[in-house]
Amino acid sequence: MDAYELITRNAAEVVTEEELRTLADDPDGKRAYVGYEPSGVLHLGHMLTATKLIELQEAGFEVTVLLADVHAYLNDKGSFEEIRETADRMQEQFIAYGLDESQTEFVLGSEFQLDEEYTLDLHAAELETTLSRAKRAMAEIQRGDHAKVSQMVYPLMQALDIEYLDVDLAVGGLDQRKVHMLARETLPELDYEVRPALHTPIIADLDSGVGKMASSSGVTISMEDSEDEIEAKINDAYCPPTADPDPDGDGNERENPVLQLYQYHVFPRVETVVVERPEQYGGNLEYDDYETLEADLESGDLHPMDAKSALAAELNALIEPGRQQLNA
RNA sequence: CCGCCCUUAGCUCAGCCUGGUAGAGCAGUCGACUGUAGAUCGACUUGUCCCCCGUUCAAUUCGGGGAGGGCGGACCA
Repeated sequence: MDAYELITRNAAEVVTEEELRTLADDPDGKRAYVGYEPSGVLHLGHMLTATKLIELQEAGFEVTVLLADVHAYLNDKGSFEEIRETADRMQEQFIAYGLDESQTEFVLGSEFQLDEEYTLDLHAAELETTLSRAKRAMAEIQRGDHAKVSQMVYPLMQALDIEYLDVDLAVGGLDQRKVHMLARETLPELDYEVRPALHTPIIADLDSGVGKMASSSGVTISMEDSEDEIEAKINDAYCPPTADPDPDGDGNERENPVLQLYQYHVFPRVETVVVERPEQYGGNLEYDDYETLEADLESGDLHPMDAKSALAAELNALIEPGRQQLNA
């Protein structure tokens, strides 16, 4: 697998392909970052971008994880004190999940976002941005129906972070794309350089396959879950025997979240998946890549129930180090 | 600063005018059917009715006060 392929593997979107190819030509020492609002316990959403960071490290990138305490504060996630406490725990869990400690720099947003120069740049960015544009950028991120002024500042700070952390690539889930597009427009206004962005897919809601697996509502899987809980959640997941389910009764597009978890969480981290299966149904199966597993589910050679139990085992193995760290 | 509206189940809301401790849809739980889930049937659960004071035999309901949220107006020398 060449560098470009590794870097863009499983990406939902890359902006722009040309800019990323340039980075891939000489990835050593290039810098990438993801920002997270500290939430204490890592869930699959965090782990999806973390997996991408691990792949970037394999490609030679230096990785910065922004523990965005100021952003969390602006998004009404609690007091600074509370937020910083959870940031510490989160950092430990990222390392437990597999981010290489020697190649990863953890930065607290408040370490630089309150500096005078940053603040003046922020005001400059505010001057360049209409309220409706900022609101649009925040639509996927904000909590609550009614946007606060703090939430209008939030995406502008993300734009500045790209400059102030001196990164070559901004990484995030697809829900960050409007913020990154705003950043690409805003940075040049302040005479800063535009950086490319890479977006990971968003895993569908486990129960329905519709929309995104939200941590706030519905079922999510985190390092806090016990093995039994994960088994139960995966077993309850929506899983028709196809990768491309029909829309639901309301015409909403549906995905197969079980396959998505294999594709985006398991196979990037695991060489071979063994599906244990009773002799009655044909005995064990082994998969070296996602495509074969998907094809077997599609053809009926792999029953969803067997796919689920193997998935639960794989997820449990991936989460185990973090779980131990959490219980330490 | 002024005015209006909202606050009831996890969510969206009805009920209040004409007081008797509450209902729908969705969600959820459990069964049946599928070797998973979903779909489809069948059953079931859910509440400090925002807080305080008052009237009353009795207040979610009426009156007063307060808190939180939303919307608008005014001011623009």
